Amino acid sequence: MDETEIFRALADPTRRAVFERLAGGELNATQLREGLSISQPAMSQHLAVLREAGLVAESKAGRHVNYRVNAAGLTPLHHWLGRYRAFWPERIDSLKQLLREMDQ
Amino acid sequence: MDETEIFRALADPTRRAVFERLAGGELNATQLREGLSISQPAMSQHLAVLREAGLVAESKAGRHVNYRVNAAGLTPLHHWLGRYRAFWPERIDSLKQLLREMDQ
DNA sequence: AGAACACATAAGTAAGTGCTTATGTGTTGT
DNA sequence: ACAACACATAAGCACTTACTTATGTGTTCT
Repeated sequence: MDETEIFRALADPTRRAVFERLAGGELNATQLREGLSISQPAMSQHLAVLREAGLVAESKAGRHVNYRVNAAGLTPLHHWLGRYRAFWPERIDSLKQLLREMDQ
Repeated sequence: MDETEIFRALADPTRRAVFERLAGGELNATQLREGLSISQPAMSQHLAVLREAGLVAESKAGRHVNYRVNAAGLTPLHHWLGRYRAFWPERIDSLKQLLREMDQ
């Protein structure tokens, strides 16, 4: 929930990859391991870090645990970045460009 | 320059505080220490991490070294966050709200 | 009931982090 | 030239991180 926890959670490439996959839709821990060469406990531990940072949410379904992106989780990060809008690249800060991006 | 380096650099509260101060204007290493109870080598090391992550830039002025926010430094972070626009809070994703915020 | 499964947790370990003190390098002022 | 200054770098240390193997808890299937 706190900025440090969020930055720390996202500082790990594996955890960012997990987050990325979850952004595509809900998946359980076993499905999240597919492709990645990572042990089951390691994945469980990464998911715990993401969960404690408020970036993902879980829901138990039988013997599976489905994980999904917590929509509100990126808010503190977004807010932090917003404080430095003065340093955003022009290309992005431009309203026209923003509208163009939003249309895609 | 790379996402991992940037998240890692910002995962430290002291480094975020330093970045915050630099956002207010150029300062040298000694000025940056004022207020913070942190040793000179510690500050020097923090600045090295921020510099290597591309978040700050330096310019030598005699025996002083002035540090400033590198305007392009937050671009990768901004870009990363942009990939998850679907999970931005409504309040922020709303164009009207964005325009209102930009006017302030 | 018992085996296979999905996941979490515990404990141990190698590597990384952030600090410290000590020292080095270049600059300024007298 | 010499002392004081501003900063970087080196080396050592406590703590944390990310992994491993081993084990525990609850669920499903036959």
